[in-house]
Amino acid sequence: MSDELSPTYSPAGLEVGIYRQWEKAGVFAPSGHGSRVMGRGALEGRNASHDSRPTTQDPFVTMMPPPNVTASLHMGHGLNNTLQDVLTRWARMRGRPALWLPGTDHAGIATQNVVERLVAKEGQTRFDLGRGPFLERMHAYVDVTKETILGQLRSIGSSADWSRTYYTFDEHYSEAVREVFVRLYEKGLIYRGKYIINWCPRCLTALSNEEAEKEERDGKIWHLRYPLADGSGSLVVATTRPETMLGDTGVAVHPEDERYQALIGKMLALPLTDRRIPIVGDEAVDPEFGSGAVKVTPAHDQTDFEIGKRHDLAQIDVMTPEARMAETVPLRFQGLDRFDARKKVVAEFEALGLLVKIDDHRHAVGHCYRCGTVVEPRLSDQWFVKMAPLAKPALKAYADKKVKFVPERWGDIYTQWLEGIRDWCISRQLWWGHRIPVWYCDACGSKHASRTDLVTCPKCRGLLRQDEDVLDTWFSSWLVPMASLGWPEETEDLKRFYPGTVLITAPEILFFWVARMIMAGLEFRGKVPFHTVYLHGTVRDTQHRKMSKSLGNGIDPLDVIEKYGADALRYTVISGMAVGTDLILDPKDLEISFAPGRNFANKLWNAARFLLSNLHGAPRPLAGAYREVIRREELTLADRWIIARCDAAVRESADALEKFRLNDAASAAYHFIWSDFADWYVEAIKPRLYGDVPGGSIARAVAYRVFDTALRLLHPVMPFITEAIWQKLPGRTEGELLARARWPEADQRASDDGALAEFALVQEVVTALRQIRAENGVEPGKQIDATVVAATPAMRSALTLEDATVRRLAKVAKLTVGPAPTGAAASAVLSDGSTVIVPLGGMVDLAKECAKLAAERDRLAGMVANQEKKLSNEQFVARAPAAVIEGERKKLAEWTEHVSKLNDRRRALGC
RNA sequence: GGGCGGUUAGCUCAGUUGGUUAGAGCACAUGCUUGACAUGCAUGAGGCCACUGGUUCGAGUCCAGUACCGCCCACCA
Repeated sequence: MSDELSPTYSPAGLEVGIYRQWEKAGVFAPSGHGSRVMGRGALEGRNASHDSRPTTQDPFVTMMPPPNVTASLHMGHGLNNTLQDVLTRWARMRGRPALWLPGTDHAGIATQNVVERLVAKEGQTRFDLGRGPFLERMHAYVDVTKETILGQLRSIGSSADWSRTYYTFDEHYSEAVREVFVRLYEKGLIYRGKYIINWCPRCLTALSNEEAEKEERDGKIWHLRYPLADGSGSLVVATTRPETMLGDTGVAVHPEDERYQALIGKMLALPLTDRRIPIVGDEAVDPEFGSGAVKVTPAHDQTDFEIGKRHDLAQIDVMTPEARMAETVPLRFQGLDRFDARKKVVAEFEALGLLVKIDDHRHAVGHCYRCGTVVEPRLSDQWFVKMAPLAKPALKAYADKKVKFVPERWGDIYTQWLEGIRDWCISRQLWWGHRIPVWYCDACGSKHASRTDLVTCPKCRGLLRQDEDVLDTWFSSWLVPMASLGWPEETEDLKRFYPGTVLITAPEILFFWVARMIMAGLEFRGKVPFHTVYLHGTVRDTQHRKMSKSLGNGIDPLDVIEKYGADALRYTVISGMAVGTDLILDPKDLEISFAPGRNFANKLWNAARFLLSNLHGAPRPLAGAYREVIRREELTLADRWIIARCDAAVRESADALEKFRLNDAASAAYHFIWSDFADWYVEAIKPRLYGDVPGGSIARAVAYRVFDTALRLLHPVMPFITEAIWQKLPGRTEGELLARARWPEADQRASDDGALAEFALVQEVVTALRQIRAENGVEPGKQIDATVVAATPAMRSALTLEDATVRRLAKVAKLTVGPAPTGAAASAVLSDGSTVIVPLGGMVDLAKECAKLAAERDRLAGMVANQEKKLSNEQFVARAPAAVIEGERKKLAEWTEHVSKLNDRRRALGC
């Protein structure tokens, strides 16, 4: 291990190497008992004097939303995993046994679609291959892709415990799924029945309500005339799906609708067919809408299905699974695609003079969430879970604050959904998935749900046949918090890590996944699976569109990692992700989005290079107070200031992380490192480090201490670069890892308001001098003289203590604290009323200087006037809190003083 | 149709229970081979905080309404 950092920061190789070190050391397994990975023990690898704080035994547990086995990394994963990693690393560094449980999801339809497409390229279908060989093919395929996505998650630095990686389709997991199915079945919460479900004619399977995404579309509504069978008249119905009229078995009107009351019970001659259908009265009909008469197609519409049931209407399924017209329709329509059939139906109505009108109509149409095909409501035999009994405890858990949402508003949405919950269609007509553990006996007609495979009928010894269908993939995902820890077995992991701490995921899957996990946790384990649900925003492009493959507006995180590094990716994601907002990135300009992170890393790298070449001999900082190594009286103002600032940054960062405000935590670290430490402190101590003035060893000790703290502070957000640098700091022992070091704790003894205020004055003086130089065109290299007319003891003190710093940073040869010199000079009045004066002789444009001072004075005079008005307002004085009034009085005094100083200056210059 | 979120600098966004002269990064302008860094340093310009009204001593912040953008939910065919 070389002691040097390379002159240029290049994340590419560095990050891979660092990650290997962490893995090798077993950093990712929770410390204490129960780790499956035998690596270096948590305590063994730590420097005892350094990390002596006790480990709290309250574990931090979070479950990774499992990416699809066939997924390749996109920014959604990047965001989600970075957030989880930051919180996990933070918890780990605070001494909590931290478990981040990773996994992959077998993802039913999505995965089967992928492999079916591959097979299609070979000119085959899954039916050509047969169920067994097709599934073998699928397993082989996902064995490969699974590693791809897991590897990609590692590349962004995810410190998940890979030894515990779960897969929703592995053997053990299947046991959990069966256990749950059988338990619900035995409890009577799972039933099978013929209902209207959402059918995807492309995927050839049923979908749950959640999987059929409603999208508003501009469509048409056709008004069709149906003649009465006895020729005594006709009636007009309106429909958005004319092709379904071939399956009409009735027309419904509102029972109290005066227009139609007399017709109830009469028969209609259904056009294009030779069928006669009745007119029925039903409350579900809205007399205000359309013509007030509804065609009833019980096999193709949810409402119609219910109306049909009430009136005992026949159910005619007019479509094949592929959504072509079935044999139940007249020959000329058979085999037509549903949309072609629609055209033909409309054309025939028109030809018959029965097409009344076509209106534009905007309505919601369901689409398959996997392939986008318009779903067909279809009568079908499926398995369902009765949800109301499961929803009840889930509602109560939220009401009782057993689980909370961040941001809070999601709690209402969760509640609304659970209150209106409908039964969950869990069977899918796929091959890829957990096969439904139900066996049928054709001999005696019995059916059996079982935890183990059955062959013969327990009733009649007849041969059994297993249900052909598989379970919805979410029927396994909803068990993640339990099954990933070994449930239904009562494992050590389960005892120790259930319930988890926080779930971090996207709001898109609040219903699909989060709510169902809560229900499952309560039902099968009696406890909510996590106490907090942090729902983060969505990654969008600059037009606020969701990033997606089809829109081509995605950003490939691997691309970003290669170009800018994982740390840069993480920094950008974290700093742009405020609670409750979306993350907007520009896919057309990666530089704009990710350069800030890269630049910050580079800054840190260079600050480290500088320090490393100047820290020799610095004592390795000890845990606890600064005064263990340095006596307070030896510290300069700048030292005291940076120590106090560092402590403030730690506090801010901790507060922010506690509230999931990761962006604030990142920005606290950023500003501390870049502005306070690099721009001011390092510049201030250079003379001491170079040996030009005494105090070098103290400066080194403080710089080391503060820098070390900064690296710990930032580590959860930018783990690679901080780790790489930290290991190079003097005195590190081989194998010592920042990833396992302790996060800094706020230290009461470091706070020093006096130092904060006084050094701020130093900064003001320097800035004012630089401003004067810039405004008056003073050559950059030229040394000047300056005088400060100090208005406060604090200013006098600050300038005495940091005279050299001011002179160095503002290039001042001689800095005088005293009365104003006479003659032409540029000047500025500072916040405490002190005046900075730079005699520039002929260089200064007197008229300009006078104008500048006058403008500044007028601005302040305006503020003073406002302030006086405010303070003379009796209402204000009477009602505002004393502290506020006090503050306002102080401001008035300061500004008044300020104005008079400005006038003094003008007078002195003879303006 | 119902519900929710957003509207602050050219861009992306902070602004936590109302109380300094509304902040950051990027972009922009000017100047800088300053013994870590030009992926940098310094200085600067840039804002009727969407609009209208209200509450209040005081509103970017609270309330009502309007406009636009976005999201979620919904069995008016």
